[in-house]
Amino acid sequence: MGLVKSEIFTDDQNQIALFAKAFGHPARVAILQHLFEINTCICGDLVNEIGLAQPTISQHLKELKLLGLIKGSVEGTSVCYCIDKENWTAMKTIMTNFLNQDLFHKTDCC
Amino acid sequence: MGLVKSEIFTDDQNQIALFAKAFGHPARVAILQHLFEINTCICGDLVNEIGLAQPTISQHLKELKLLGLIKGSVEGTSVCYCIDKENWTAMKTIMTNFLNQDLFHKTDCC
DNA sequence: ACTATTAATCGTAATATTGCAATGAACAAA
DNA sequence: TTTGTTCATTGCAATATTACGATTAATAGT
Repeated sequence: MGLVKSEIFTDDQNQIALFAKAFGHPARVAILQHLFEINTCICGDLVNEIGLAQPTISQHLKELKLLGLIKGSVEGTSVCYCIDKENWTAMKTIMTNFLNQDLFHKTDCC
Repeated sequence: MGLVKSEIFTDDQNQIALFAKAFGHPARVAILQHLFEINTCICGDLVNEIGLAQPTISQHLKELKLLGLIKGSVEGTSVCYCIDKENWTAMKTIMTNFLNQDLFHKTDCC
């Protein structure tokens, strides 16, 4: 085991879980916050900003990139990473819908 | 390793990551959605609703309870689990702030 | 060409998570 | 008190995640 049974859940549920998992590590939260703060960014910046080794940061960036939340373009010897605004907005719609479930609801039962 | 270095991150970053991790599994997403759908709920319901074994569901419920997102009260032989609306709202504030970072921002760099 | 710089990849150790069978605890009904 | 029901806990196997040293790849500057 240790293997998530994705087959038994809906696409919506799996997608929410995938995005949430990306935010489920403080390093990735910090990376995204930093990318929002300064518009342009390179990996080296992040290694200094956050206290993790360069391969570790690189790995976290890879995951965020795979999900489409950030994009990176090579600039000489460094890489410019930044938020993919369009995909971020799409993700926000999905996550916000999930978080706002309580609005369509009445009272507590217990 | 395999151990998150929480010390090097802010409380805010760690808290966001903790909530996100809870939503980072489709079973927990499904459980929360189901609890919202029907106001009252017992664990047995969830075992039928979701296709996982009873101990597995129980474990996921425990995590959600530990975070304060749900609460459970014993009712005879069954347990009534439901959303903790107050804590859900508090969590929503934190997560929504994180998701809305893009609103305080201008243009793409790349 | 040589060197320095920057970031990705590989390999690996440590820890965490997921899932379930087996068992236990609490209570209701007979 | 015995039996059945419901959920929690324990223990364990399989897999995933995190972190980093070592190395590689790519390019810039000399």
